[in-house]
Amino acid sequence: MATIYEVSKLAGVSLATVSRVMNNSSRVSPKTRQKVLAAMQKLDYHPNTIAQSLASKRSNSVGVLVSELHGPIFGSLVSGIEEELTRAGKFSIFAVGHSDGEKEKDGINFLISRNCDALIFHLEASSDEFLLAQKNSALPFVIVNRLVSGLEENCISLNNVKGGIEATRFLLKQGHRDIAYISGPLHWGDAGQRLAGHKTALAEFGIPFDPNIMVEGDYLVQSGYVAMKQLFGRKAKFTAVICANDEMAVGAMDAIREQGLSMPEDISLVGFDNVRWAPFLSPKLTTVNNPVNEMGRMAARWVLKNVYGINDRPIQTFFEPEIVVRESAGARV
Amino acid sequence: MATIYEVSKLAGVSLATVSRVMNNSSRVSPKTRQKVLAAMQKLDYHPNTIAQSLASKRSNSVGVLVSELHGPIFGSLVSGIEEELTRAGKFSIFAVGHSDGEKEKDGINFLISRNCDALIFHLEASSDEFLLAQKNSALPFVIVNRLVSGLEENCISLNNVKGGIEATRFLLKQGHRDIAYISGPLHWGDAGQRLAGHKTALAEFGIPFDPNIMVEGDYLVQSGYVAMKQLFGRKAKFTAVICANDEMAVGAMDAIREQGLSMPEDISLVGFDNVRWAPFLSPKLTTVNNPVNEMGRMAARWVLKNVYGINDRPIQTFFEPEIVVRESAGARV
DNA sequence: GTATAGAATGTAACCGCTTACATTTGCGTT
DNA sequence: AACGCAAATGTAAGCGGTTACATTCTATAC
Repeated sequence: MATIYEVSKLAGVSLATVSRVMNNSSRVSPKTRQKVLAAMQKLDYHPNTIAQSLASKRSNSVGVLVSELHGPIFGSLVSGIEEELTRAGKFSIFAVGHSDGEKEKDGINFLISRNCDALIFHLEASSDEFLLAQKNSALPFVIVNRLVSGLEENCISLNNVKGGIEATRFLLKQGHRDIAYISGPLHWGDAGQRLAGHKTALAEFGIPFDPNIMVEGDYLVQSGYVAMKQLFGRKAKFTAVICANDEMAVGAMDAIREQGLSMPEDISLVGFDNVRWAPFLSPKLTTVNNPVNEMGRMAARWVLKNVYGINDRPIQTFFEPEIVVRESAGARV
Repeated sequence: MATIYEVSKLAGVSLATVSRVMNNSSRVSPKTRQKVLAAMQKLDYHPNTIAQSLASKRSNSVGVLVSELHGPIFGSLVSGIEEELTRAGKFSIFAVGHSDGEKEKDGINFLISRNCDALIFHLEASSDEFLLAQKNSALPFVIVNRLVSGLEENCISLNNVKGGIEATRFLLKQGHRDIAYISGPLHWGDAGQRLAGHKTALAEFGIPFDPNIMVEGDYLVQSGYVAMKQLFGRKAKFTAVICANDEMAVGAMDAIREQGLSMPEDISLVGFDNVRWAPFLSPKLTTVNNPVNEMGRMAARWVLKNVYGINDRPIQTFFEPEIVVRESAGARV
């Protein structure tokens, strides 16, 4: 790779001038700019971004720490962030936290040591206190999919309570009164919020929450299957089931079919997340939309605005989920 | 952030010594090593990887260029690479090519400018010639999911022909004789290879290939639906359909159901890729496994071995796909 | 006690770029 | 023609590390 030095030699100017035309900052006379540009072209020069960021103490790149790189939720999030950042000419550096406290810290250190200009977090294991403490660190950051009190301006989040309400309300309006609930791990914020929404909607209709038709799962397919089996085993009466995410809903579907029941005739099923393959299921899954791609984009724009001063597109920090009605849930017969 | 300078001050040694204990290379006396370690701890020192890689001209990080960051295939690939690299203490830097020639080149330049020690490519738009030309560039690289002749040792690939054969053979063995085929875009290598496999298997059984029951799609859901409709429109006779990927299979499923037909009774359906949600479909999709996560891991190990000299795990460069039988395809009635 | 090899440590150049500051150039005035 | 000033360009000191080479210890042998 050619260096700035070779370019300056070829163009017959100093290093500083070459640097100037690269950053097209301080005025350079059109004539020399041309000479330099020509030299760059001729040498197929590409600036060494490592050296740039060491010297300038900024890197045009933002660090992104997510729990996973794959899967319908994280994949979508990551893509949203990447696209928006790339569009603005910034780079994304990813680190993976695997929902593990230590790995999340390692990831953050990695990103910091890469001279990132800002950080975008999707953290699951780290506590609110830890996040609050980061506030004082030099690097600006945004938190996606979580609302930390005291850090409201730094959060892009989803109204999970409303999501829970929407799902339950929809079923209530369809005439269901006995609605089973398969929850996510309650020690995670969103699972608790979704359940709270469920209870709220129930209360609205004057229906008491029955713990006997609720099971706590772990957000994975298998656990939806197991939970559904448990529900059947309890011989409790219910005409509809809400799953706190689509993964578990798919497991529940299997169990329902195994039971010889059909959806939505015998039982109505509602999921949460509106994962890409939700409409591929049969019956097509009615679910609550989780605009995770949009949230990723917003996190990126937050950084673009607050760190780079690029503010050409609107930013939304709080999202209201809506139910998307498909086939898996219907009127109570 | 503390710098190496502050550490050296606090420990009462020179920069070089601190650097030495970091890279625990040249022997340092246990006593001074302790002093330095203590100083690092006290200052919560984390080396600036940017500076390290500028100075050392290596970065402990490998560049990964993929077409997309999300989706069942790419997500899986990217995760496999990342996990394997992280396990070995190396970092991954991602760039996205979006199946666009220009963007792929930009991505490569970005990665090069980040001082990556090696590159992992999943390229779709770039030509074989381009890849061949890279061979002379200083940076070692591996190509995933593509077999470029002249670059065999640098490729991790899938036997797509065999995949096509397996899918078709399976149906033939089930008694099917009129097998429709919905292909991927034929200008892409894998789509052509899968189709070639299909034809080969047909020939084995002495059955002529009938272009009237084949449609070229674009690998997206919608195109599977459209292709299936076309097939029905042609009034051609067929008892089974192979889709060159699971995405299109899901679209085809919809069209089949709309036609009032059921699987596998009226029509057998086989997909390709064994995407994560293939078993969630109903009927559960019979498909050809595409071990893309494994291939990603192997690409990572290739780099670990050939670039970093870490060779503790086996490497497989050529993969033979196998059919995974589920419910969507059965015996011809 | 002295010579000496090898280990431990230090010195300083350098990686490729940015940028504060210094110097030169060009141009309008008088 | 001489002057002044702003614009253009150059100089050189970092950014935070690595590493070749030089120097200083330390321990052993005589």
